[in-house]
Amino acid sequence: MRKARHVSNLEDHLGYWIRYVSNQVSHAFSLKVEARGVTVAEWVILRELYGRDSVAPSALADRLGMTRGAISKLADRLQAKTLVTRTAGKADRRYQELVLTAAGRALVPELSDLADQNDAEFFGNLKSADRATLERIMQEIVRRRGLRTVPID
Amino acid sequence: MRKARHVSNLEDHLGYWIRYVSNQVSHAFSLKVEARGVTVAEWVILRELYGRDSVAPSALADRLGMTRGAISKLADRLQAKTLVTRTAGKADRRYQELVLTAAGRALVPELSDLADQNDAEFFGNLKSADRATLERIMQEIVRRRGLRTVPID
DNA sequence: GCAATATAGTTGACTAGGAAACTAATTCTG
DNA sequence: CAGAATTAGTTTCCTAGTCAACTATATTGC
Repeated sequence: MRKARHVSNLEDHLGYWIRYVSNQVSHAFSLKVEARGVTVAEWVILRELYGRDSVAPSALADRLGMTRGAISKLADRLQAKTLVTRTAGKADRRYQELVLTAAGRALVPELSDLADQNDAEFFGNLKSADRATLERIMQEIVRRRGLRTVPID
Repeated sequence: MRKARHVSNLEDHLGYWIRYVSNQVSHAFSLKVEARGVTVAEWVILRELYGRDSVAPSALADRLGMTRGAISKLADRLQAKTLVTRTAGKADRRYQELVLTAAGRALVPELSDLADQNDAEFFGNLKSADRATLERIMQEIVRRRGLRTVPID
C-alpha cells in the first residue's frame, strides 16, 4: 500500500495570501500610474530622483535591487518620455547624472497621490490596530532577514 | 513662492512593505523549486493537477488568472519535462485533458514540502497571534475585493 | 442541415527584466 | 608612468508573460 503523503494546499501558506494581496495591490497601482503614462518601475525611479540633485544609475541599481542593464533600459525610456536627463559626470565620466526634468518633477507629486490613493483603497478600511500590526510584522520580517532593496515588481 | 506639495515616501505605504516581503518570499521559493527543475508557475499548475483526474487548460487559465496563451506555453514546458500529458478531450475535442504523469505525481509532495519549508522560514518565527492576525487581514482584503484567482508571479 | 457564431487552444509580435559579454573610463601597482 | 585590474554603463541573448490574430471544433438558429 502506498504511503499516505501529506501535500499541503496552496492556501495553507501565509506566503500565498501575501502574494495574492501584493499582486492585487501592485496591479491596481500599475493601472493607475499607466493611465499617467509611466510604469511602476519608472515611478520608483522618478521617486528616487525627486528632491535629489542627481543620482547615478549604479546607485539606483544597488538601491532598487535591479541590474545595471535594467536601469540602463529604464533610463532610456524615461529619457524618451523626457522625464529625466542623462549627462556624463563631470568629475568621473564613467558615472552618469540622472536628473528629473521639469516635467518629471511635476509628475512625481501626482503619482505620489495615486500611491496614497491605492494604499487607502486596499488598507484604508483596516482598523488602525490591524494596520499597525501589519506594518510591524512586515517590517520585522524585513529587518530579521536584513534586506535592503526597494521592491519593484 | 512655489506651493509646498506633499510627496509621500515609498515606505509610507503598506503596499510597499507587503510587496517587499512578498517578493522576498517568492524569490526564496523560486530558488528552492528551481533547484528541482521547475518554476513557480509550473509548480502551481502541478499542484492544481494533483489529485484530479484531468483539468482543461482553460480551467487553469480561469483559476490562475493567466491567459490561455500563457497556459498553453506552460503546458508545453511541463510536457517537455514529462511531468504532464496532454490529450484531446473525448467528448469535446476542443478541450484538452492535462494529466500528471507518474513523475509529476511524485514531484508534487516534494515541492509541497519546499513550500512548507519556505513559509516556515519567513513566518515561522512569528508569534501565533501575529500569524493569525496576518492571515485574517490578508483574507479579509481578498474577500472584501471579491478576488478569485490564484496568484502566480 | 448548413451558415453564423462561439469557444479552446496556438502562435507571433511585443514587453520587461536577468545574465553575461562587451566598451570606456579610472585607479592601482610595480 | 605604463600595463593590469576595476568600475560604470551598454548590449545581446534568454525567459516568461500579455495581447491579438489565427485555426479547429462545437453549438445555435434559421
